[in-house]
Amino acid sequence: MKKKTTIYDIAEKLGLTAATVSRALNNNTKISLNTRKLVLETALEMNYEQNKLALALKSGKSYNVGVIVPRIDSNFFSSVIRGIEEELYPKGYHVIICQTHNQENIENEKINSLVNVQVDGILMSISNANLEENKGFNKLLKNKKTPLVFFDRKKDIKGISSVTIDDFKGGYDATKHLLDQGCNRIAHLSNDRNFEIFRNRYLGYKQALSDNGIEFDESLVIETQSNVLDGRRAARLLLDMETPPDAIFSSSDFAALGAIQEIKESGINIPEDICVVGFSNEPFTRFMELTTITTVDQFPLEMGRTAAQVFLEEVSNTDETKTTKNVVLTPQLIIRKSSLKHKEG
Amino acid sequence: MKKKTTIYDIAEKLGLTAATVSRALNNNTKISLNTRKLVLETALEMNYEQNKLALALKSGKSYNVGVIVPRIDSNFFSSVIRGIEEELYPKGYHVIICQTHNQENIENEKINSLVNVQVDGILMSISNANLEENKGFNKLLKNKKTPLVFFDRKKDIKGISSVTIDDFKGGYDATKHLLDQGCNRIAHLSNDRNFEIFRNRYLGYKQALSDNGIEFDESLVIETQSNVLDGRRAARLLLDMETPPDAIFSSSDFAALGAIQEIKESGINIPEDICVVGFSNEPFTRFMELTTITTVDQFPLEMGRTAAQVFLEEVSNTDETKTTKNVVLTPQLIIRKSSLKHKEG
DNA sequence: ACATATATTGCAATCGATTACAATCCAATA
DNA sequence: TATTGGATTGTAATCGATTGCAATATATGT
Repeated sequence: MKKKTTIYDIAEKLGLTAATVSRALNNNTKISLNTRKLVLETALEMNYEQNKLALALKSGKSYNVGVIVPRIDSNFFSSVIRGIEEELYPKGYHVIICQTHNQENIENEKINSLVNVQVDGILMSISNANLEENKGFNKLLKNKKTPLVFFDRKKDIKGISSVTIDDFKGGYDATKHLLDQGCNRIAHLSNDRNFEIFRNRYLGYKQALSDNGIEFDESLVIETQSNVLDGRRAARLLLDMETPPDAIFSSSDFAALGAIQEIKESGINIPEDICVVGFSNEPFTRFMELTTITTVDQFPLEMGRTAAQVFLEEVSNTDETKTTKNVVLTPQLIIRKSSLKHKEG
Repeated sequence: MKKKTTIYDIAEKLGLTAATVSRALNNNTKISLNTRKLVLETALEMNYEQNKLALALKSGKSYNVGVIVPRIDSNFFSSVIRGIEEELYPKGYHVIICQTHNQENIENEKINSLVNVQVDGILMSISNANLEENKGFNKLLKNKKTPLVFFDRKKDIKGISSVTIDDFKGGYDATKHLLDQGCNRIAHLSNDRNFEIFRNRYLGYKQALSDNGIEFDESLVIETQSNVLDGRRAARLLLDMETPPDAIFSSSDFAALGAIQEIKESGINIPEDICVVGFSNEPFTRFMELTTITTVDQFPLEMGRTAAQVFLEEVSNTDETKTTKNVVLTPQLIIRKSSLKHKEG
């Protein structure tokens, strides 16, 4: 088997034309039953396979979809991608992965690169809070030919669909839960609030406080990266305050873990003295031996699936009926030991 | 911006030929300095971008690489993929992700599908221990046009390159370490040994026993899936033996975790009564609060990078000099509390 | 001024499949 | 028998870029 067989090879063998073969293969226009059968048999026997590149060039559809994420090796993102792949593959699409490492220039570059290889759409979780300033991104927006769907970290841009969770509710529920446990001095470890998701978690936190008659104290909000060490650092700051908090709501599981480590090493008890709630339901929050971590599940698999569905709707639509869909999934608070003071609610 | 500009548009605007434009753009043959400059400027101004699909059709290279894994949402595989993407992207390649969910028929199908979309190569961790019986796989092998690189779960097939870790050594070192801790009745939780990696870990385990004068006891080897529940089940079996083991070497971190849970709940102490060692260095093994888990690091990032490099070598080689490369990385035993009886070695 | 060499550029085929339009064939109808 | 029409199949353009070969233009040497 040297070269792949083409429709021309089949045509030649049968004394037909490539056009006829193509039609027979595609069940399209009226082709005599005989020739169709003949073509199909010969195609099988010659091991014919349609050259998707030629098809892509002709049709302008590559059946490739680009997915851009900050990184792939986190449970959240890889789960979303899993959902995307599972949803798109049966429809004939392949998923191309790109990582940005949270660097704006790389994100820009990868957007360009994906458009350049003619993906039929891009699903992305943004790394750059000021995405509108990106040349590559703007070209994508102007062009409007390639559907774009945000998931999780989105930007509120007119005409762009998105799938997110209700981060406000996530923040609200987490905080409300802590209040219900009797906490009234609740700190918040917040990521960069230029991102909607983190701003919304923060706003949910504030709202829950306000709804329950607790005054917002800005000194209890600490900006924290999403990693263990930074969580430790933030906890240290809090513990060193004159009146430390009696609870911490972290917008990241990793930071929550760091905080828990720091707190325990200071001889302070969780949840008795300080309650902790994380965000994302990373696997390790469930695996902890002593203090399983209360957290907010974001249903990444479903998020991926939904984002894929939104994309599919957009490509199937004609340009006229272009609809924008902003799906908001409902997060779920998962109460575990790190915040549960009273065994029975 | 309705349509993308092509070299024909540029040619027309300049009163030239597409051929000339193409050459000017590619710095290839001798083109007058003037026209080159003119073409480049016009291209820029018209927002020209090379149509990769056309290029792919003409050249037969898609600059896409397929990666097939059982699943993407495990730390090990997503880390490998991260490495692959980081290595290949700068060389102009894009990474297409496919998951098999450990199902042979899906694996078969995805291989076909990737070949069909003309990927320039496939990197895979096999899900089917009897891969040679796969039609799609065999076609791929016969064809020999598309480089294939195995990583982690490989098959020993002549002419196919691979990147793995020395699983034998991993198993040996883990077992030796347990022996050094004074254990002499060491159980082994083993995955399906039809896969080389699990067979080799098992063989390393046996060899270490034999080298240290300990008789191999088949009843101490339990076949276990790579998940927490199955680890619990296996531990239960072991604990219920007349003389339970004093150590467990698990070929999976998840099974090790399950075993640890089951053991602790039985009131048995780790590492005092039973030592446990896992495999893979999943993040949670480090995050445990009381009993951080001893495990074997497989350097997934490096594995991904290396697999990508092997692929790059293969594509750059002419057919004549086809070399097969079987890279074996060295795993590293990471000793933590679950197996460390004596504080100082 | 003429022949030859060299530098640029154009022509046309190619990659493989699709598709509007034209052409052919055979049968049925007037 | 001539004509119309439906059923098949062929012709050729198209998608966008590349490239061997031919053609033109310019320069050089005598």
